[in-house]
Amino acid sequence: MDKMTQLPPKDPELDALIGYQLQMARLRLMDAAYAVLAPYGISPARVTALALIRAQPGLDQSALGRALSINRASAMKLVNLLVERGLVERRAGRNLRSHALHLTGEGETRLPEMIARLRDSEAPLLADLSSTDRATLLQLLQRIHDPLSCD
Amino acid sequence: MDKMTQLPPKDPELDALIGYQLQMARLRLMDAAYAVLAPYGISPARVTALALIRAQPGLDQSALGRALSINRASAMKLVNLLVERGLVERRAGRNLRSHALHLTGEGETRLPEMIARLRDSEAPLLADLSSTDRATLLQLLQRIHDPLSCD
DNA sequence: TATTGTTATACTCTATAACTATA
DNA sequence: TATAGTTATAGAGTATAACAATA
Repeated sequence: MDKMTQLPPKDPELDALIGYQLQMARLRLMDAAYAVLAPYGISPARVTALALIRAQPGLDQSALGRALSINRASAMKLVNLLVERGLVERRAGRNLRSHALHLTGEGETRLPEMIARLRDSEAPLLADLSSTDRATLLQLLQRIHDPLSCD
Repeated sequence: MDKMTQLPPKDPELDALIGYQLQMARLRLMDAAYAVLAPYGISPARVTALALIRAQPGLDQSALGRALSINRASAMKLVNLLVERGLVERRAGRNLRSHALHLTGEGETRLPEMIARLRDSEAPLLADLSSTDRATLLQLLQRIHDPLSCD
């Protein structure tokens, strides 16, 4: 029996959808990201949360949730996990019903390492792109998710 | 008490990661995609599966799974759902242990509608991009997930 | 031996809904 | 009234492991 090598199917209409290309590119990058973060036992999305907390120390859980496009209950679970890992702490907030989120010393130490690893993990996948291409890609993506930032 | 309007936090290191920008742009596009597909009771990923089956009729479940980067068991559940919806059918395959996947008549009718809706859903988010920008974005994304396609 | 389909089970992430406390 | 946190529960999507049938 001849094996009839099956190339992955391709559909021109599908290929023309930004959402599809975005998803496929993301799958590749995510695989690489999970691999380099394995030693930290943390997902790329968790690193995002840490970076947002660092960028705005004292943020409360609901605001973190909004920044990540997840709801309060999901933000709660996320923060619980980061606290368990010793990367984040809940301090007294600006009023009695909200917490102020801060990185712990451990979090401050680990976050730059994690981000460096993520950057490394992207490199092989971007090898074919010139640095101009990469800058263009970053800018175009940013203009989709954050239209205000096109100054 | 003054309300201290909280802008969403931004981290420069995070913003420089392609994976992060990809994820954020994808969130926006996905929200729009789910909204327009609601009448079909189907997710964007399911539309992808339908398009791949249309592109290569007779595909088996394992090959579909590989094209979607999911495993056999997950591909199984996906196909079950598409069959229940009357969009896909399992026909006799090229041997006795594999099925040949095909769109039903209903599937052939609905798929182009769904893709048209997805295309419409992207338009508002891409409004700020010129058609050159969109082509560039498509091409750059394609070069990440499918390096062979840069001809 | 390797591949395909199948089933059962479990994990991750997220959402909804309801409740408490505070603003 | 509206907001922040919390808890319990449920759903979607995926993975692993095991097995049967076929190549």
